[in-house]
Amino acid sequence: MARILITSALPYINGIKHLGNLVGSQLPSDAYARYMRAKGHEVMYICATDEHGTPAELAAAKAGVPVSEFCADMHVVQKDIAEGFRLSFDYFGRSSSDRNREITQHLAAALGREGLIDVVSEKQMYSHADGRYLPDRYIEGTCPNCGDDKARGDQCENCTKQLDPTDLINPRSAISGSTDLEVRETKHLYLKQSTLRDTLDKWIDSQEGWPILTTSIAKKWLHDGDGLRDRGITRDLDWGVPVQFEGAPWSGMEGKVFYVWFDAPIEYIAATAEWADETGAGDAAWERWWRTDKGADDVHYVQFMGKDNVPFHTLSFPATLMGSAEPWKLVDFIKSYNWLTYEGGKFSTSQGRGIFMNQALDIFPSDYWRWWLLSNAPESSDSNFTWESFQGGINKDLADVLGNFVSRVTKFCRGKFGEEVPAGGSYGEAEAVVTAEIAKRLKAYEANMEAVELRKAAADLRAIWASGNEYLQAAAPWTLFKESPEDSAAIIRFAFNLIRLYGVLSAPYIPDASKAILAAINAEDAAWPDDIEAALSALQAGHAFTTPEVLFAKITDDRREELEAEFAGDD
RNA sequence: GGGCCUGUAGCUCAGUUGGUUAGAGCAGAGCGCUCAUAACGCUUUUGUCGUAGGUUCAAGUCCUACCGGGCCUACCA
Repeated sequence: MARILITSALPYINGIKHLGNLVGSQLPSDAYARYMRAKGHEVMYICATDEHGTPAELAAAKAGVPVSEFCADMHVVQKDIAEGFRLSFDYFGRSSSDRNREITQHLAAALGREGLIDVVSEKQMYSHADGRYLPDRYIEGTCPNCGDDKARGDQCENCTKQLDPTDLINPRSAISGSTDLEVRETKHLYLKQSTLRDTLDKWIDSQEGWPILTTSIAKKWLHDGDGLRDRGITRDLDWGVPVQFEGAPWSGMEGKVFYVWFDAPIEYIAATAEWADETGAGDAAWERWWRTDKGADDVHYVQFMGKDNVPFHTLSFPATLMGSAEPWKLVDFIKSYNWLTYEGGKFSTSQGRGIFMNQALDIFPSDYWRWWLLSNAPESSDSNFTWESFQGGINKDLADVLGNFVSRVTKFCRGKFGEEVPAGGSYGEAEAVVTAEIAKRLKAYEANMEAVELRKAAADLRAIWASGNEYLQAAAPWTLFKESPEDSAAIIRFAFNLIRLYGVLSAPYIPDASKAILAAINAEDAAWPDDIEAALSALQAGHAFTTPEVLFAKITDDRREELEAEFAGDD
């Protein structure tokens, strides 16, 4: 038994996330966590809301509530939605927690002691009308290069030229439109990542089997131009972890907070501590996951994220932990995802294109979404959501291949033998063939799960389901029943054992359906199979069952067209 | 501009360190079955593996150039 630490990238607090966010970290990490638990490993699966930063403050202002209240409310909303999708976090924390403040400050102080923090004086735009400093992106103006009047302070979207806010002609606040801006001198802490460049480079090189997407992004940042640059880790904001605190090795940083990207990954650690606090498990309980001097040495740590998150997880966060010179557990495997597109285009909040997590749950059961998204996860390149593909996947895979298999077996049995697993007859060649087939597929399924290839593993799982239909068709118990009910009974008995096995194996992908299947056949034993033959004889003659209702209702063409229209967006 | 990824059957994708007749699912066609959510099974059509060169006994797989699609480029998170 291994100990597996799993973290999903933190969803940002400013609104409800769409399906692209879901498939890029939370969903695959959940399937992985469920699989690892089923295999008997000790799992700690952590996620949290990422609550700091300018967008959170602005969203709160727009909603007309204090930012702390806004975050508290949105945290509950996101937590409920996560439960709706059956995301099985051991703890869903908040980056605004006391624990995160404590650990973030602790790590910053350690970095300071190690000489990895610089105090840098820089110029920032201050907006009088907004009463705040504005990040470069929140300043708009006319591009000095191409004359586009919607250029942002970091880059002109039109001509792609990199800009400095002071380059803009007629700069204005992107929030209020105010031109009452002032360049102010302000001090910030910088993490001297450049010092750790070689260490990080070697560390990345020593990793095996990481997705190309992960390593290529990390390498780009390490080697592009002058190499890895130092990074500002503080901001002039109100909401966040205070930079000036008791024991801080710097002074004069009152009123500033750590940059959201500094404290967000630390929340993985802090959320584990929050879990220990809430369960009363004590500090040792979380430290054994995170401190290699306190038991975390044998932990296998896997992170899940969209590709936008990769630089922070491959470089900044490891630099923070390594640089502290304390024995923190570093990540062992970074799984990164490409984007999910919607009907060939981008998901767009502003244009109302695409599907948000709350809407999705209103339309179909979570298993539908889980299955389609995971079996089409953007693992090798971007993948595209279309209602047609969704309909096809659900109807074919879930309704026809799996659902109908359960249905045809249970209904046939009820009609011919009654609602208990029938006795009589014996197994022969056909059972041996399908058992061998499933054993082979299961091996592939497990190998792909271990390798965090969720899309491929889904195809293996589907093949396992399909083998049941092949078996049934070849064995034809309905024909045999006429001359030899006993032999027919043996086939049905075996088919019931397939159903049970499917219930067990499907749980990482479709937990609700899995539960429904196992409940219908009254299966007490839902353990992951070690021995496939033993697993296929768990249900004995006389075992009572109930015939389930339709497990997966099909999506009709009319319904699909309705949804296509409903989600087409404004334009 | 620089970098990365990607281009394989009508569609979505697999193709391990280059090695015999290039695979799966969906869609299409034919046959079979009739227990089942008109579900299932079997058989089957289609490919100059983006284009042009090159390396090699041998290339979808390696190299170069070009064409198409996407992403990243450090103050959104």
